[in-house]
Amino acid sequence: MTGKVDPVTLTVREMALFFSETFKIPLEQAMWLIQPPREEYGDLSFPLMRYLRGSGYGEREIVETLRGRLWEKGIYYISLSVDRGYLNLRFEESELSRHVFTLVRSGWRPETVKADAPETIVVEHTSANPIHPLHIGHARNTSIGDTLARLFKARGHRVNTRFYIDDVGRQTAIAALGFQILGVDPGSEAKRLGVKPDHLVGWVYAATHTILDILEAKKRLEKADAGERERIQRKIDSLMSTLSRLKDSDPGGYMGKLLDYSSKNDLEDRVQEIMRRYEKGLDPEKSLIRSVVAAVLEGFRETLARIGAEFDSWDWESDIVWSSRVEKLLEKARGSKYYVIHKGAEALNIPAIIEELVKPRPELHGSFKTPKGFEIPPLILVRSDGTTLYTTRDIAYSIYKFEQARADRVVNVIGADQRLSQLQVKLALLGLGYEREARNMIHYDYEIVRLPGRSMSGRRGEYVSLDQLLDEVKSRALSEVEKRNPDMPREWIEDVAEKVTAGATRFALVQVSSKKPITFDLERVLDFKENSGPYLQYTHARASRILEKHGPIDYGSIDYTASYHPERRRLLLLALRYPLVSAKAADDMAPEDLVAYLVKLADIFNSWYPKDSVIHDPDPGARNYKAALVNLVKEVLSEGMKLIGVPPLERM
RNA sequence: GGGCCCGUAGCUCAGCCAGGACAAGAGCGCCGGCCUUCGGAGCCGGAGGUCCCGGGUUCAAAUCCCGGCGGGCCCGCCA
Repeated sequence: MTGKVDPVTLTVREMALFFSETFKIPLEQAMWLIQPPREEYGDLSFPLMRYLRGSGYGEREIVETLRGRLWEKGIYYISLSVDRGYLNLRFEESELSRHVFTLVRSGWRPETVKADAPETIVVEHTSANPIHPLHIGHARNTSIGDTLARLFKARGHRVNTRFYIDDVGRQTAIAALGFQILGVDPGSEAKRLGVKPDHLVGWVYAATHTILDILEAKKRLEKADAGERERIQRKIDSLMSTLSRLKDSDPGGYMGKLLDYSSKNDLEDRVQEIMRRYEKGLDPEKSLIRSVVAAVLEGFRETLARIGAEFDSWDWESDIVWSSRVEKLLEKARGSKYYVIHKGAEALNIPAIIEELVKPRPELHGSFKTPKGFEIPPLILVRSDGTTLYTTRDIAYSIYKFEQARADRVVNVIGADQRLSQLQVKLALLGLGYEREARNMIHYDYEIVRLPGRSMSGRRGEYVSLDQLLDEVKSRALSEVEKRNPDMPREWIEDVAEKVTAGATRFALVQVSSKKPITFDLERVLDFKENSGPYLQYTHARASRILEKHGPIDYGSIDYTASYHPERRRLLLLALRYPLVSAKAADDMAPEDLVAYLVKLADIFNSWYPKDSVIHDPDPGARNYKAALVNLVKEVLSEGMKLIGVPPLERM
């Protein structure tokens, strides 16, 4: 139900407007300064002392004017006071809850406050290389990206989620070569063998890549001097052991054929040729690579569905190239004053762009955080052999995203290791006259996910796939659900366990600030205690069951004096913060803030409910009040959980 | 060598952007209680801290500035 605003949100908004006008501070700043203080001081507070001095107003004057403004808006059930420089506001709980539950009765539901100026926002995320299965690092990207998209939507923005399929370049060419040697179609072969297509491709890619690296190393060994020989030999030994490990996991008896071919042909030449011909869109390379990548994407979709992520658009990098968008971009670059020849290759003069376009304009410094004292080298656009580079194609793709979606903002969820190259793309856009795009392209960076004790490598086939991980989480979930629901049908248990799995995984990956590297600890994800997705689900299920046992809520018979109870009051006030908390999480692009809030709400609910029975309360007025409160909490939990991708459950 | 990010309880982290009621907050783990009352994936209580170090700004610093130290990442005609 839109158009109706709960009294707490209304109050905060009015206060913010008032302080913003009175102290001449931006409305946004006034909003975030209004914070819930420690409970004994009240429900909302504002640090007056910072602004009072020099404003010409007195404390009393401020308090009385604000009180008048709130009364005008129908917020008369408050008390205001000033204590040690803070202005504190406290709601009178019976009137507050009467207004809230009257709203509920007329159809109001807790939801994120809508943005005053809705935007169209593209969220590009995951965009994993389509040559091996998704792993845990991608899952962090997906969890963050999908949650941002949901937060933006809830905030009232138009959202377009996109997956960039990185099919141009060396990696897909290597995987394609492998399948060409084997003479099988990845999709049908996967079906025949009964393996997931992305896993099949992952193996062929790793095997082909490793063989390629061994051949390359052997070539270098021949030319190497004595000092280098030992190092190269060690490298070869390590590659050989990788190869033998791959042989052990050979899904279709392929290794012999790959080795045989590689002894008779020059693999490197073949890879180069595939790359060149694919970039021109020539068959059979075109259909070969497309069939490999399509098979992987099929596997991706299946995995992504398990954690609740879907995409509006799938963009093939090759389409960007073939559609001549890259060519047009290069034309533009050649006509630019920042076009230079660097070491014999076509390039953009990034240092000059910084010097001339960024430095003189302080308003751009925030959006283009150029490292001080650090020289960013010119950006090479075209290789000497005429093929384009990833970054060049990414510039063209960035423009495409803005145009195609008519986007106001583009948020790219990409690892922190790509900060510099993302900055280069932005600066290139700026230099080529795409200032609006450059300013509104945001690199949402997140740190890597490490596995305890080892590193991941797609080229060597060393990774824990997301599928394996989800299966492990699910087997724990199954036993937990089964233990508690021995009489439920198998199908139901499966379904609930799958949702617990999704909830546990997404929660674990989104609760920590994206700036912190995570060392992935399976035990932590399998721990369904407090501070976990299942904890929220469990709390939601508990609330559902209480309401189920209570039966329909009779709002008409509520006795509002039942609100005079410290713990019920605390729960009510906390639940009513949801609309603004989730709005701020969206604006700050900080899913972890919403997570922290939901856990806090669950904590407060869990500590209240065993002490203050709902269904056993003999007084119908109080009983219905408490049921309405439980229902409010349940709806807030449900809304918030959906935004972070933790499926709410009625029973588990 | 330079740049960016991180450094808060044994462990994992929140608070820092927007300094103020912080004598610093969670979870895990640890210690001790609670299964005859709505779901124990829970509840109640306890121990546990030089907020990396040193300066500075301020009436006020975990928070801002400067300088160190430690860890990660990045500095490609790879993607």
